[in-house]
Amino acid sequence: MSNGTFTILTKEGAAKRGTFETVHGTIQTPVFMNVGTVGAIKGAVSTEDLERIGTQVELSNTYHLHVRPGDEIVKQMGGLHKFMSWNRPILTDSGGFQVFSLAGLRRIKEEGVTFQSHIDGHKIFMGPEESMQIQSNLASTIAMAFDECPPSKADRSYVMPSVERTTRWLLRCKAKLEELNEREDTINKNQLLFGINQGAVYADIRIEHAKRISELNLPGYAIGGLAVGETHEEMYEMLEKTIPYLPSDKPVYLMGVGTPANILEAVERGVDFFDCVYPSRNARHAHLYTNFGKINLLNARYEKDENPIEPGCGCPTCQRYSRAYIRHLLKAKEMLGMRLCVLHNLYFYNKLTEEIREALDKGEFASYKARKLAGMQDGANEI
RNA sequence: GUGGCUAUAGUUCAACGGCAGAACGGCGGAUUGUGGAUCCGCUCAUGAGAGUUCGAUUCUCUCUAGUCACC
Repeated sequence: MSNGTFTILTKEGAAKRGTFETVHGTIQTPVFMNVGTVGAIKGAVSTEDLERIGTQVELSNTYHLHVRPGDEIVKQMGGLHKFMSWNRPILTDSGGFQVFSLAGLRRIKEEGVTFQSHIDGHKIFMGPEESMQIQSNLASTIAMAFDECPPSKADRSYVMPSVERTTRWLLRCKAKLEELNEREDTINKNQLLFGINQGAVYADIRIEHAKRISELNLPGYAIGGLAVGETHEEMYEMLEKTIPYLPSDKPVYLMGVGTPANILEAVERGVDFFDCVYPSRNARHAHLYTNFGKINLLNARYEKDENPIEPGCGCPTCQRYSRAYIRHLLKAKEMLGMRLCVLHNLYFYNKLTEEIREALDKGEFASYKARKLAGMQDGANEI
């Protein structure tokens, strides 16, 4: 086994079926990573649950864990794997997205970004070196580069220098992580770094940036700054134009995306890694994914519905509980309601990517995708 | 039993004798590298009866129900 090796097993058009090797195990791609920002999947979901629902990679956030409990504490506890009792791969997001999502609370300079903590308001400085130090302390399997994620509607005159700065930040991330991986007291000396492509919806900026960061020979590359306000068509166009300029033998990670349809479309265009808050956040608000589309379990029509969320679903929730009961739990704001919904949605996403892998193995991705998309037209085939 | 107070949306409360509002709830929608959050639509009411008045949720009386105090 070789850490960071991506092996393409088969291809169908731009779509890839592969394996990505890490010190915490082999990741089968395409993969959907389950988002647990603060080192926990929201909704009282345990790491045992994650094993049951087929989670391959857990994703946590640098900024959030730095603010609480503090990455030094996580390091003292033996790193994030030991701390949260999860021995499979963990990817940590760099905190770069928080530059964007907490825009009201920050100031960007060449050295890095000054944040105001959303917990207690105190000032936090984070740049490439700080982000790498924190992620090294967390000892995740894959660290993400510290980038800036400009809004998709941002003007070229803003995006251009922002992307150039993101490139300089990437060089600093790489140098810092190499240094940290050499250190005696580093928990995971094999920590991998993924670079991030930016450029809003300007194909030429994204292409130039992709070429530039490809020279760094990183083990993986992400596409960031999509699904932040632009149309689906613009997002797909950016993927089609940018991915050919990223290394063909490295995995591509589309950050923060997306709906089941987004995932099918992106796999077709060459994406291998995904993450999204949709399945977990929507679950907490009763929006559940099924093969016949998304349903809102709070709708009155489910009040006396004895069916499981999706008949035939293999998730722990559907083995046992009815829509009517789960709806009652959600109405009563019982934590169990959220939990059961999150388990279903994450299982659905994990199962979706498993089916995608099986279809690619058989060379039947195109027909699988068409069938899946037709089935998921909202409500059209509801049981 | 006597006296006081109250009665407006599913709930808690607003409204000078002149178009009955809010919050929460209910119904539906949004949400893409998560602040268990937030946002957006829609729906729903003057306890019953009589009187004064051009006009009553508002003033008067009776009834009903609740509530407090006193016996």
